Amino acid sequence: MPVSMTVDLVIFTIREQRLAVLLVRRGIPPYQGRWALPGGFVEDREDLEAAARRELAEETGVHAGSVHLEQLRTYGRPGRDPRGRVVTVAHLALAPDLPAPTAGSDAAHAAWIPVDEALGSKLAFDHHEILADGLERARSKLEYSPLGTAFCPATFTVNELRRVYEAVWGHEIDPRNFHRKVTRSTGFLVDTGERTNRDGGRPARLFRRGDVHLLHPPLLRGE
Amino acid sequence: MPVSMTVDLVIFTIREQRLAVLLVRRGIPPYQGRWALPGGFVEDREDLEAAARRELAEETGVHAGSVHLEQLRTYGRPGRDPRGRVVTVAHLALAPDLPAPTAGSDAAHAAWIPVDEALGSKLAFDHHEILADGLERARSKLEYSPLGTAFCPATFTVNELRRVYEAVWGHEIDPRNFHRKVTRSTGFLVDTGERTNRDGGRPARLFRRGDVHLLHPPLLRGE
DNA sequence: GTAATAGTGTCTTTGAGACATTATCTA
DNA sequence: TAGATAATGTCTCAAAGACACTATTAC
Repeated sequence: MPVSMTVDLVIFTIREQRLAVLLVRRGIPPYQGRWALPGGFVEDREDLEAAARRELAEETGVHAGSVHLEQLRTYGRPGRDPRGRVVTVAHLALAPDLPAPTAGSDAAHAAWIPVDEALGSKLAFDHHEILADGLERARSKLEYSPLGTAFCPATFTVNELRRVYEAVWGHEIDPRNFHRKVTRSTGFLVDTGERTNRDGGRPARLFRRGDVHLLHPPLLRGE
Repeated sequence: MPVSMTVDLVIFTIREQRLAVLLVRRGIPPYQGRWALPGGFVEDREDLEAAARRELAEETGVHAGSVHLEQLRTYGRPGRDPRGRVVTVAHLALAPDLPAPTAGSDAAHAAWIPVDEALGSKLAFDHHEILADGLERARSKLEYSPLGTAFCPATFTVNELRRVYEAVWGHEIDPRNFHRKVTRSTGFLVDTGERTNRDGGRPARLFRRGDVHLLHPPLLRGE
């Protein structure tokens, strides 16, 4: 009846216009040498989300709430860990492009891996299933919530936001229709009044995240 | 680090055109005398979903897959159970109107309580929060999936399905627009060719659930 | 000038919501 | 007959998708 509790993290970011996930290479059995999701044991008197935040900080060096974190799903199949009964509460994190992937202490073998590559390789434990569930959650989150902005820095252009959507959904989006939809969706984006030409071409407006939590209407992925 | 694992169940059904949840009255401390969600400990070598199905069968007498069951969320705040560290994996079940609420063994004090009543009363542990989360999940499930039919018997009329939506969403829906939307949504409903006049008036077609898992387009709750 | 991206507008189709109308049963 | 519900149609508005066009920068 007593079980060991862990938290595992599906941390997504966008690197070089591709969706990438943070994985760590296991140094010890079981599954030695395989890629795995970062995670660790829940401590005594520690809330699940606190444990996830702690692991997130350890692996990425990012503290505080600049990264979106939510509970994904709990995996407890007997035998999922050969060492005993271990139940893991998987969490999903969406982060902007972070400085260095190896900022943490014991994350010496951590790396950002493109998601399609990660899904094409053998991962430790049931992490393939967890990663697939996290990807599907992220994709639908972008439809109904403004969380695509969680992948962007504090200010960003519509072009940059669109490339987030394209990376997560895996297909191209018409820039003109996208521009119209996101800028007219009330509460999604806030115009800072500033401009940038870092994307080349005509200078683009810089936006901040708005304060809504749900998009009306949603931005359905057509395709 | 070792914790006790339980599963708790938010079991919804429609009774007398109202959304109701199955609650049990606690006979022992803590929270003696309070209403609580049904649930119990996960057994050794038992999968989480299997544990939830077992509890569901014990409480409702329903076996097999006539009831929709899915994982809702995991609650593990330290102190949520005064007896020690107990982490619970809450599940959501959607059931058609069942024969007797007290069919099970130790469910001698089980009852179907209208959801607004349940949310207005003090529940044991953090079950108020779990119930509220389950209600929100059920409401959004009806938008994007065909699971409204999980509340209906094997065959049902459009009228009966509409009353499910009205009970879950808590507001009236135009019968004519609803009829058009659900019957034209491909894969949602299958016409059995039979008719019934159990609702009075002109006989209505009887439908079965279709085989889609997602509705295109969704049936958004307008309000 | 060209090349690139930013931003707006236009057209067609689809669906949502409001609501009229006809159909088919029971009492 | 009246009264109920079933099923379809009509109208208007909003949004999606396709795509033309203008605007503003770098070179």
